[in-house]
Amino acid sequence: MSTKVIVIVGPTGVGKSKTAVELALRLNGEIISADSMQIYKGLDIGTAKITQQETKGIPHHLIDIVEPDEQFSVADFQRLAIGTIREIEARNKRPILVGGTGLYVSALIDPYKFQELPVNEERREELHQLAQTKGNNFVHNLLQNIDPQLAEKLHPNDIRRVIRGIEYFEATGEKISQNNFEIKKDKNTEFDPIMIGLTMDRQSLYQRIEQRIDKMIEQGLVEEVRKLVEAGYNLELVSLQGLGYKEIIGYLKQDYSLAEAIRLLKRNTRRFAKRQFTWFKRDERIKWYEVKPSQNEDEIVQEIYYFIAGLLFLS
RNA sequence: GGAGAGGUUCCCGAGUGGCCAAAGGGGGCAGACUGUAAAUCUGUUGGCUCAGCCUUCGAAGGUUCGAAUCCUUCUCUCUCCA
Repeated sequence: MSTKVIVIVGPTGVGKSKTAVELALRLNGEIISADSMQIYKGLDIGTAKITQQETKGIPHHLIDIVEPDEQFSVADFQRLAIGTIREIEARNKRPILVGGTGLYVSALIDPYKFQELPVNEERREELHQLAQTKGNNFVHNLLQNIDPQLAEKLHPNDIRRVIRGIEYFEATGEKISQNNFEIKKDKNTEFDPIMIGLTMDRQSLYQRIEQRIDKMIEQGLVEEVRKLVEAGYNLELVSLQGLGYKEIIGYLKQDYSLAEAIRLLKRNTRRFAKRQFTWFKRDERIKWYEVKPSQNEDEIVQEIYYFIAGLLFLS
């Protein structure tokens, strides 16, 4: 029997973390973060990482698990998260997956197959070179020959995915498009997700996002970033491309003023939230709850709790 | 008061008689998403009964088969001189 996993998704700033804690308290749960930036140590304020106090004693997993300069990918996440869920189960606790990184969530609840072998960096580099010299269309044509369905869907400029498609085929002899087909066909993996989506009207959400960013600045985001820069980390690191980091780095490098950095950060975060909406919107398994800014927060938690409890205990 | 520069679609900014509903950028909106995913990529951005039509380039007139582009007046902004 597949494990029931509660999954809470939604755009940044909508209140996932808090809601998850409240649900965990009621459901004897432990939380697994599906967040591609909170995995990094030292990136606290900018990633809106939950504080010790805010956890209310609920264990949180997959936060602060790598250094900012360590490689980490969705494949690592998949592996670690599966292991974590197993451990939580063994403790007779309820796993609750919470996060805004759509791909990470998908990697757990959809049958994404990541290869056992690590990525072939050389081959990838080679293909990138090819794109440089002969153009994106040339590489896209290569994909066209081996996985036409995938090529059909990808724009030639979407070079990363085009290359990934080629790479995948070369390493496994299978087509990504075939695997995608399987994902659509049988959605069940070893986990049976109960998916809750938190949403909010655009205007209110954007307002909340901006307020949260102002607060991050007050809490010392600039200092946090300065520390990372002074620690000598390569500024091109994936971790430092996160929202709040790349913008403040620009300010510290004196490319623009702090006010401009904040403006960019707000804009980029709004865009990010929109992309999260786009990602989650298409997942029909999600049961959506609209958070109203004026609403008593307990109310919605209670509502969600009843819904989940119904599925867990009455089935 | 005098001389000059200029007012372009949400913003900035090209465009100097037809190929202009108007380049490019910004911003907005929408979408995609398998090892960088808070990343990356794409589309769209006057209106409509949408292969056509209507309204738009400060305003009003005029020239012309035809104007954002030429002429006149008005109006506003900026720079310089007084």
